[in-house]
Amino acid sequence: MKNLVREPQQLRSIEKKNKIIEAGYALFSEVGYYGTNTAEIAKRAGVSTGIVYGYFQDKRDILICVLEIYINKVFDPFLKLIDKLSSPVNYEEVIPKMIDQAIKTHKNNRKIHEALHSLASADEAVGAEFIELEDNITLQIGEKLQHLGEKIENPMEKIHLAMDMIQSFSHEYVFDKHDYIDYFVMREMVTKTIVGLFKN
Amino acid sequence: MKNLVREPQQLRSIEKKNKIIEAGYALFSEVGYYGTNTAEIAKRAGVSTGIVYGYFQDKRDILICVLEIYINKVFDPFLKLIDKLSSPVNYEEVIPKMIDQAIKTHKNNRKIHEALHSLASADEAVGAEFIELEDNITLQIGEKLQHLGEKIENPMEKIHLAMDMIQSFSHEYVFDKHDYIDYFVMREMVTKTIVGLFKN
Amino acid sequence: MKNLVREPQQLRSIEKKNKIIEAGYALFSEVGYYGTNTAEIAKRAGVSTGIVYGYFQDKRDILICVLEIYINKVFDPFLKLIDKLSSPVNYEEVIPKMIDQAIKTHKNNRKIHEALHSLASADEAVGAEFIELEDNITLQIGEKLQHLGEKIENPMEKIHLAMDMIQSFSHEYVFDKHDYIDYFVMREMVTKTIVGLFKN
Amino acid sequence: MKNLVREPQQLRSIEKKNKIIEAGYALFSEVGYYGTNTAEIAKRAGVSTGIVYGYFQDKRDILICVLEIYINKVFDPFLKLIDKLSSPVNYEEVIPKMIDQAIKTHKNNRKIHEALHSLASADEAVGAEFIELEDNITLQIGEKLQHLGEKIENPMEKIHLAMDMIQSFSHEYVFDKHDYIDYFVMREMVTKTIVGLFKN
DNA sequence: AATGAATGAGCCTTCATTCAT
DNA sequence: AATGAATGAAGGCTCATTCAT
Repeated sequence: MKNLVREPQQLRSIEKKNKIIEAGYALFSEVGYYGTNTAEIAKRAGVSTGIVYGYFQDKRDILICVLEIYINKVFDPFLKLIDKLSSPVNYEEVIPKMIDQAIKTHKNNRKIHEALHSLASADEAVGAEFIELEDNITLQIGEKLQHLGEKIENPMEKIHLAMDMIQSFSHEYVFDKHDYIDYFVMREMVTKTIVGLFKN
Repeated sequence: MKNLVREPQQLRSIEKKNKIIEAGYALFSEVGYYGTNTAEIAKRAGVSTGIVYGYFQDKRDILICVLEIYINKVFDPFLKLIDKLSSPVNYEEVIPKMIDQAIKTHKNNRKIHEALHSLASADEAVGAEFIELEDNITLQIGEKLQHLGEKIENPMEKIHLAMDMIQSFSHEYVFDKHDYIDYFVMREMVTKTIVGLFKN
Repeated sequence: MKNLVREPQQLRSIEKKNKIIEAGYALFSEVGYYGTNTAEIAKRAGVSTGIVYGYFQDKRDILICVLEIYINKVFDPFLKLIDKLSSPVNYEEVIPKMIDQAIKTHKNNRKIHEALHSLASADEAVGAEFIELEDNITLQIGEKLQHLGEKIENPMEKIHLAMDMIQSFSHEYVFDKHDYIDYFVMREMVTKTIVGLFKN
Repeated sequence: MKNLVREPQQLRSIEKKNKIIEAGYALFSEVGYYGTNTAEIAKRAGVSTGIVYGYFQDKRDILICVLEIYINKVFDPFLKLIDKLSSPVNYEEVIPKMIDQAIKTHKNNRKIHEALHSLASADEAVGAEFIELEDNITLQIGEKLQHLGEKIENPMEKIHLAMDMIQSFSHEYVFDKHDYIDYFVMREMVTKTIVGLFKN
């Protein structure tokens, strides 16, 4: 009979579980999933190795929890932006805000993003979570626009394309690897292109 | 005393080295870098475990070689497309070709792409190689367009943005995870958007 | 400072201790000593893990208590049979009864018997307890027969041999592993052999 | 893909495998299966921990091999005794020989016998092996007696009962735990009883 | 050059036992 | 007396790398 994982109800326990998730978050960021071992996570969280398995089924379970935290960190600010949309949608105003948000999120979660994303191909659940995140954002925006009475042809495709562009751009912006690129220029370009997409 | 890695000069040796790289390529594709062990690579290549270390410094070294092969597989077809460009550039014709090429490449190398890309964040050299690939494609296209006398404002930014879109789209197209997306529609959208980018 | 093990005087405590022993009994039966962990015992007993160490020195101590219970379950019915013996002993009648009793005991305690017996070799105290059980039965029967005025040459050896046969047979009977054996026939054979032993 | 266990063909390898089995044999004897760890086995065998898993699937696999060795050690001498039987069977002569053999085997393998037997209840394969051993001995004797033209009623039951008695007795004889028993007397008793079984 | 057996550090996980409450 | 969270040593096993041949 397998030990079931404690579902912590007491505050102390929840805090401890969070400590472990944070430690995982930090270490996965720094040295990746495979570069991290459970002993290290425990030490960083200030707990014993044993108790880690009191809160999590196994190492991968920690990963899943870290992922969830990450997903929320990314999703929530977007939700707020979407909520604020009002009719008629002022694309010239809202698109830059979205780009800014994406950049901000990227900046703050740069490394964990990479560490987690890199597991998406090897771990089905992780991959699925990322897909779901994309789906949620796209769907939410789609619903909101419809609700606001915006008449857009092929809205889902447009939204998805726009999100892809924002995603790619903010990634590049944060990593800033190509010195022949003027990211300020590119930013304007992305904005205009997306606005054009929704205005036609 | 460090074992120096043999630089194989004889044909037999070169073939053997390639066999190992191919085995690595196959296995990394199938089960990822961390899911593959060197014994398995050797077996698949039809050589002994020991000799693997005659040709490669370590496991990571195999990865680097696999990466090179992959990079070329992606880069070469693009080079050919670029070479064929002639003045004046017919964007409506050439963009779809590029998209098709990207899709084709993605289809054929789907899994290895994921396996390698997933290491980019943890391994600097791998990351750099991907950056360089992007740079090369962008730069080559830039030079060609200039050479053909195309007058484009902010060409590098446009090219880069276009490549990002093609990249994202072909990825999505091949993986086809979002059932609310009509990828045919999206494809047209991408084409038009990119063409619009270069026509204005 | 060693925790002294509480000798529970209050009824509630005694009941709790018994609950733990019963839980141990059940679990050792089901999955063996090494397949059982103390947390599981506590859970099954409806107590906390900690308090187990209030009543028992360690896991092995539970084992010893379980063993005692088991020993009594085996010994008591035999005692009753022995008590009922009257002069002159009717072996044809009493031997089958003993066999039946042995079978019954075996059936009811099949798994715990195995679990405990399997520890006899590794744990001296457990081994000793089993020896003592055998001794007690043999000695009790010996005394009784003498008291009843039965004239038997080498009574202890005969009794012991008889007990061995009954033991072996009831074990085989319950496990019924050899399909080329007719256990009914064998049963008669054992009875006759033992009766013969005491009649000559 | 699981690493298959090397089936050693070269002499050196076979010797090494045997070394490990012997180490397991010794340690299981001394401290039991659960008291032994793989590192200890490796050390005692003079090899590294890793290579143990080159020859064996896991710790239990070593146990199974030790068991096989043990089974043969027990079975072979009995086979030889059975082979020598000739018509008409002289039970008065052959039974004592069998008892002697059983005692000898027991003496030499006392501890491993206990260690292995103790696992029979928890590990199905181990249990099955012991059953098979009993079956083989009983069946072989049965066939031989029939072949020699001995007319015996219920031969299998008699043989089995006889084997049980020999087994029990030699066990007791070697462990010599009951000081009220004269094992010499008991030995005669067993012999006579068994002979009586086959003569009637 | 080549083999593949051998090494041993390191990893994930379990669990008897203790301790703060 | 009682709880159950926490501890940390120990165990089985893997695998990149080396070495004897």
